[in-house]
Amino acid sequence: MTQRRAASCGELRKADVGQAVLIRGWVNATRDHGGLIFVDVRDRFGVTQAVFDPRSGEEEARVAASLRSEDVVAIGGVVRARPAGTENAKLPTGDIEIAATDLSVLNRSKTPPFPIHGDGEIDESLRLRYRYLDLRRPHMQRNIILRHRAIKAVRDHLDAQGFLEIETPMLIKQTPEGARDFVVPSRLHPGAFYALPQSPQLFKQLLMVAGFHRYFQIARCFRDEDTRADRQPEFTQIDVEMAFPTQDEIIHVIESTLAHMFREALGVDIAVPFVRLTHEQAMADYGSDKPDLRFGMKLSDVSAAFAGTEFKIFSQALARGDAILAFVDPGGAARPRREFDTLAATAVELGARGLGWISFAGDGVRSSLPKAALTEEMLRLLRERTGARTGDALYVVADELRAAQTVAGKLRVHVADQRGLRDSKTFAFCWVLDFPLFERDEETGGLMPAHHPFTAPAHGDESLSGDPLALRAQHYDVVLNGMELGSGSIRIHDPAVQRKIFSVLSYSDADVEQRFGFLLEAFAHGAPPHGGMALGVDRIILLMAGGDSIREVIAFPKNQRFADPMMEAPAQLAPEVLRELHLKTDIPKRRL
RNA sequence: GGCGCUGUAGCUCAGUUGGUUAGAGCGCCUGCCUGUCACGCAGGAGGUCGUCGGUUCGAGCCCGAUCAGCGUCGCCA
Repeated sequence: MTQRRAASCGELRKADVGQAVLIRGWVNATRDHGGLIFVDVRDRFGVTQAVFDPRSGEEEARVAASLRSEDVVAIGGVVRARPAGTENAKLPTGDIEIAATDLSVLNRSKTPPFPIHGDGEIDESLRLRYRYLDLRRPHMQRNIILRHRAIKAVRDHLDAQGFLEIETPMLIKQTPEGARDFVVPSRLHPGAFYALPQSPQLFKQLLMVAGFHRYFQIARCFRDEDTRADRQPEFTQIDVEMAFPTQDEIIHVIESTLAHMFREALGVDIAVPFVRLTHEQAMADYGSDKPDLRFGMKLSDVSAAFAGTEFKIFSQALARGDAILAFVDPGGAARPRREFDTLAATAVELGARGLGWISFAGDGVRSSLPKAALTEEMLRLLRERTGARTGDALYVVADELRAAQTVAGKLRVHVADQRGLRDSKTFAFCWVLDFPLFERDEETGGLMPAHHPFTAPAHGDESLSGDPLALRAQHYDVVLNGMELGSGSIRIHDPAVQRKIFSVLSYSDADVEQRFGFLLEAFAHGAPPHGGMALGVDRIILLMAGGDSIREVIAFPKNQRFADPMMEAPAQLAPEVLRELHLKTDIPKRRL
């Protein structure tokens, strides 16, 4: 038997002609010409055509004719150039083929429930049920390989920067605030439960106390909240922490890591440093703390332009101290009136009290505002403030400042979507800095941390005096194309400051001791100043891949109800297992 | 938990105003075919129209309920 080199299905070229090779993979397609039989063999590296000719192997040709999609085969033969005129320019291996002399069928496949080659739309629950087949499809192969490259780039880069990858436990203690936890019952401790980490936050801070100086982890995190297209009950973070950092040092590390990821995984050079915005500026200009900078359409405060307006809604708003904000829809004057009405309805759905629009058409100004309410002077001021030009439309909302910003920000993104300004191949990064330290909890009316309670106050605010809502934090977010990629902060390392934060948040002393006593104790043993960041891997890969659901970049995701339709998780436990765990279930009866 | 959209062949979908035997493309099966590459040609099989109930002489189509999937709001310190 001739010596054969094992080759992948993607590597053979003209230069390999004459070699005896063995390729193994899945049958992508067969073309049976009665005499000649072509078999396309696929593996993750590519597709190679094998040709069976009954004249050089009658039995092999007979078996080849029986091959079906997704059968697993090993084919031996000699690489030869395809006859002139039959090359396939669509395949990297399209200049050659394998003159097959040997064929082993390693495994037969049932007819697949959906086509494997090609990326046609298939019902997602079917894809998840047969995820191992779905993952064979080109789109998913690309995404999973992309993910590998991106994460490898993170490891390489952070390792080169002196970071150590350290694992932290998955079985930890529940912390009552934040998202709901997934819990794990303890057999050895009847009635007690572990919680799965929502993030390695406390452990990475303890690793800084432990003196590891620079830590990272590709960390799995768990949150028992309802899923969205960009959310899963378990997800992956690039978790980073540094001792003795300045905010700029952390920002630099994260920028260089992201740049390395995009270059190594995607071949895209992203510009560093990223644009920096304060939280206040982001809200004022874009109406969002995660602004999409791929397009302009900044918000303008046009309250002054409407001073003394006869338009009641606006005059009353101004009297209340509300803000009137506007942004330009470039070319929007070409819209038919019906579209403005639809936009107004959309704005209300997004939370607006209403939407005013002004269309600066070439043949005159049209508006939803009463004519009498729009003086020439007002129009002049509006155009001056917003930069609206003839041919543009202007959208105006009035509300309490934050509410007006938020709704205008959402509408801005909506209009940009309509205009096709959100190109998935453009990557517009930015930093949002100087977040508030606390926010008002809408439900309880109390204070809650804007980030988490370990975030250090801004320089000058350490005393926590004055209005808590006016305090700034050393908290920074990195944002890409309107999506928050990650959040970070300089942490508190002084136990006294940490206790003060807990007290502002109205945690009782007993509560603090019970929940965070170990952390405060650790801080009392020489905690270095430290800070870091966590980046959402799934979202980053999603944006790299240009998709719209993180399920597309996770090998085995859960569906919207947290279930895995393939292995049918979650599932009930056998009674003896429950007994061993000291558990009794109490399942509410379905209402009829 | 609320709301919206979807559910018809293995897959992707069409199905008119409620009216005879529910269609197409792909896939699958059989046969033919020696240069195809989503090969081609001929033939064939394949349906609980998500489920249950109602209206009607008659329901894939109308009504109600329900289940499932996706999206969205709540939620995500």
